[in-house]
Amino acid sequence: MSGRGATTIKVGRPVDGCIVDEIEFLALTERQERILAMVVRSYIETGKPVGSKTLVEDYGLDYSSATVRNEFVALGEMGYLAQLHTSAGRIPTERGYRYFVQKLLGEFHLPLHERQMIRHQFHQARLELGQWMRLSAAILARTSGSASFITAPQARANRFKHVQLISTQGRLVLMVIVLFGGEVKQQMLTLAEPLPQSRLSAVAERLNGLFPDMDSEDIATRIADSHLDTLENEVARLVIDVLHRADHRPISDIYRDGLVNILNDEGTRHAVRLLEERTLLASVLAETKIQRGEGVQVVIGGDGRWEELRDCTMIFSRYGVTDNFSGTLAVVGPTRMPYDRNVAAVRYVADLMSGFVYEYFVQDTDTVARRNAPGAILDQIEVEHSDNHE
Amino acid sequence: MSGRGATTIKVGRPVDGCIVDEIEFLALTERQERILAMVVRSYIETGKPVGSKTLVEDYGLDYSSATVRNEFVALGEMGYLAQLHTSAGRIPTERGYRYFVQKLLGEFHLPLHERQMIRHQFHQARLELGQWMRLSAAILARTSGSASFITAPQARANRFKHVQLISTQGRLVLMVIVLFGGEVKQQMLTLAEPLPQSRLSAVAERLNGLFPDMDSEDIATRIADSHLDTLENEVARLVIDVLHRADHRPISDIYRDGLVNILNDEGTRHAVRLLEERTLLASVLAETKIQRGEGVQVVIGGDGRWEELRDCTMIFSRYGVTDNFSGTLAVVGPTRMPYDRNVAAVRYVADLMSGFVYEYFVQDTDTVARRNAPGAILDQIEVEHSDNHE
DNA sequence: ATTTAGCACTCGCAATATTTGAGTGCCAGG
DNA sequence: CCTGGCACTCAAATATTGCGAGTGCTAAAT
Repeated sequence: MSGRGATTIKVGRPVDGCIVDEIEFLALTERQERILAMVVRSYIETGKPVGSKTLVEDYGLDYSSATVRNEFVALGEMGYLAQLHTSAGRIPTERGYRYFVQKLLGEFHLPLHERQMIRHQFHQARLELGQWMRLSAAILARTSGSASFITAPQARANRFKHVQLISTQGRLVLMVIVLFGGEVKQQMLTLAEPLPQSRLSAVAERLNGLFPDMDSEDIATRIADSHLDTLENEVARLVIDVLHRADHRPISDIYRDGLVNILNDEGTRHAVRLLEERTLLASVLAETKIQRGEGVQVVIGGDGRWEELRDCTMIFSRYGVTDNFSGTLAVVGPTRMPYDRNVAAVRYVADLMSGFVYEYFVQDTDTVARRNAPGAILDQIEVEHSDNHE
Repeated sequence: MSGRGATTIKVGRPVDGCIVDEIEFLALTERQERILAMVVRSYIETGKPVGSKTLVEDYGLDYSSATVRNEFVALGEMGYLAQLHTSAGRIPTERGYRYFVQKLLGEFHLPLHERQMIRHQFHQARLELGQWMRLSAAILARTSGSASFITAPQARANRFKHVQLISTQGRLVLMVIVLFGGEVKQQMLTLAEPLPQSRLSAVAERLNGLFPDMDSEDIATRIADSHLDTLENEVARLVIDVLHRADHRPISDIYRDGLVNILNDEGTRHAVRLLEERTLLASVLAETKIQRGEGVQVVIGGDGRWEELRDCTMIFSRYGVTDNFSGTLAVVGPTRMPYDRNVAAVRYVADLMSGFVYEYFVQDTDTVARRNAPGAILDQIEVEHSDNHE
């Protein structure tokens, strides 16, 4: 069994160098690494336990099968390979996958035409966060052949941007609150007596003037200082309430996709529960987010911590502006998944979304808009991901 | 095989009397009806084919097993019962289920404490459409033990209520459009040059004055009549665009829940595909909505039209204000489901949501608000569902 | 000291036989 | 028209067998 620290693996670009928990892995000879990588790749491809002969004959390993068998037992003793029965081929253990992902996984990019297609779709989408998120989930699901999800970017301390009161019928009023970051909240309220729209607009206007870019605490103190009438006070309290809830909600909007992809496999099916129950997902994200490094992270086999992820791998990445306005996107699929492709997909989509958030949603005054032409961000990212870059 | 017309069955309250396609069913003697009902109930309960002896001994049927067997073959010839193999017990055919649902299903109410719990949860929820929808889906999923979904209420021709322009950074502007019905749309736009918030507000204010409660066509003609400057014109076009898209989108927001409930059964698992792909769901709803009668409808076995629903039953109901502002909510589960309970659940939740939409979202001037106290609607519905009512 | 060839052995899988029992269909008698 | 009785059927559960991919080990080769 492996220690728990190692289960969340950072897949930084090689240059990052910041691989965590390297100590945990026992040293492997180069030949052992080659064999391990072959077993993992073959098993991922075929799904069948792989025997010594297969490696030599089909994969062109330049040793005899007997030698390979000897290495097999060595790798088995170190916990990287396992066999289902005494006389069956080897399959990678979770530990084996982890070693593979951490050390043996090269830099990989989605093929150019796929990247182009993805960019094209993002170009098509209208400038709306929900659309981009839905698209991200769809693209991740399709290119990975697994399930995917993405959570809305969330600010650490939400700030007020704008409020509007719209008279509906009788004493009912629709309050629309726009948060820093472009998130729009709505809330119904019932007045003591009907009021004309003009009066409502005036109230909203006054509050808009009073609370520019404030968070819930600032507003609370500001309320105390100002002389607000009953209605203004009530609305202000609701605004605070909305901000406060936005700050403390466990998780914001979630878009999911590709659930069908993980239905047919008994092992991965349980993961649907995790994807469906937002509280569960929230707790998983809360725990993993602690190491909120940039880059893509890989959780293999649920770490023993999450039963629902037992036979699953979750590849995820934060996106947005770190610690300021960011969300999570992820691919969830069987442990036996094409890691290189999926890691590349997650990274690519995360970069696209980050660029998008950066350009369109972060309105921080000290964040000077360096990229002026809308849409330019997409091409920028393409350059970063280009193969020449290696 | 049954004709296609009969597959969608209205489950009107008995008083409705408007059962469709009654002709299709062959007449059954009372004894045959009893036996059919017993088989359906037993099969729903146990999941095993039910034999003649079981009915007599365990269910207290006052005939000998031989007599029952004779009726079995009669019911089999009429297509209501089937047996998997020559020497197995009987199970209901889809046709059998349909007869059962249409004729043999009594009026049924959720037990009082469940209704109370549900109402309590609705009371707790804040006055926000999204919340109520999410709650509806959750409640349906839980009380039915199946999957559920609910689509946002959609107006036939969306009407403009309010627009607001909010300067974000540089030339980026967030446009927030509130539709008749309280739906809030957002859309980013890029200006040719940065403008102060005051100018933006003025534009919004002008348009708010020009387009009160109009649909996209009205606005289009109004634009022609009025003298709008470039910016006003651009924003107005976007408003039309948003309205137009809202009118023609195949389906609006969907909330799903309880997918886990249908994962473990091979037969129902495919339904997840239908629930996940909004276009698919849209097409199914479009076809069934044609008979958009009120009341709860039951689609058994997908009618041969939808492969994904082959072994599933979908119990659904429209809610809201018919033809004016309405959505669909449904339970999707195995054909072998507790029909009485689930029909009751769908009806109850649909009524709650209808009341909610009616009270809070429909702002039609000719819809006089008859129910004044917010929350009263819930109790109103409770009275309608009370057991005394039978 | 490592690698390789050779060989007996293991064990899951799939295909085939065997048993079992719930449930039927049918007939003759009430 | 209903019922008791009886031979019959057939899926599911259990047991049996043969196959072969793959192993572990040892002794020879490099």
